[in-house]
Amino acid sequence: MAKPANPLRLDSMLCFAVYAASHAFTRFYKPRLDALGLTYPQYLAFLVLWEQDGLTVKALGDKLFLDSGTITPLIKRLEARALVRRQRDVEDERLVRIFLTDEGRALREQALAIPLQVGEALGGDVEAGAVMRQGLKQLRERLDAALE
Amino acid sequence: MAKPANPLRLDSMLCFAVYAASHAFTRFYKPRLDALGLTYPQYLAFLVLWEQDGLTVKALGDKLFLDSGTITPLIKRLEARALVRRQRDVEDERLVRIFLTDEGRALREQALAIPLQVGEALGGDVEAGAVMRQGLKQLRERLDAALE
DNA sequence: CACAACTAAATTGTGTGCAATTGAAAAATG
DNA sequence: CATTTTTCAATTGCACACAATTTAGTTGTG
Repeated sequence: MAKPANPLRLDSMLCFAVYAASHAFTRFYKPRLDALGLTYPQYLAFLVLWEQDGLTVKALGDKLFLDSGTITPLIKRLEARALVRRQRDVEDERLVRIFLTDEGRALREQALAIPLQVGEALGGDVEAGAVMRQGLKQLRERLDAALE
Repeated sequence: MAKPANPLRLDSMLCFAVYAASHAFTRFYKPRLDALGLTYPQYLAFLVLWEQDGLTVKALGDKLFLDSGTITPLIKRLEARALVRRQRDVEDERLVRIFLTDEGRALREQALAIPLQVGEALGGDVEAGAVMRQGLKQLRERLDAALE
């Protein structure tokens, strides 16, 4: 009498809820980031670089969970627009360090408005957001730990 | 005396937690889906098609929150491998309907193992997963509602 | 019926993501 | 200290995502 309870139902999948929410964030950010001339991954890179200048490609990738195949071309596009500068480390010539230019640093002022708009869109429940963020972090850690 | 409390700190961002968790899911699924010869977005498409055959490109896109620019080439790759069949609707020739082939339908058996592995990796707390899924759905709806 | 407005799918162009490989440089090893 | 191993950044190839446009077909309007 009970219904078959499809174990492959899209709407029951946590993975899809995460996937769809991630795209929704990208869509939400799009018009805001267009004003800064940045894509969402580029914005993430700036979040890191505004906190700490002179990181290597590797270090930036570790923070964003991206590899050099993604970081290198992304940073090169920012360099072409003079928002960052790339420089080989003289101590260890394998390393390329990424520095903000004055223009890149100046972008931060305009970016400050964005988190406020996110908070507004989400109804301003900071506590619920923090709980969800923590849950997602644990989720990520468990998935990465189970990669064999 | 209090520290400045950077409002642009990466680790405080809900958007990044979602973004990173989404990629972690893709990484987790990769070896499992390689066994079926599917990418993660292709797997999502099959989740929908296994539930309901003969959907249009538009209807599939609505369920996955993707547009024809993503769906069309994805489905064409599946068609090239004879996992699905595309067919113009005779009533309305603007529509292209997507049907599973026997091979495409047969893939479902192998896919059944995957949700079990996810459950295992996440410690089997089904209740917590459902709560997070619901929270992410609400998050997505609020972000989409705030797109102006 | 004519014609404007709309809708669906496909196409084009740009920017990720990531696996796999390459080449250079540094570290580890015997 | 010479050779192997490891590490880092870059490159290549493939598959998304999505904005913007195009083409074709349908609907709405006078």
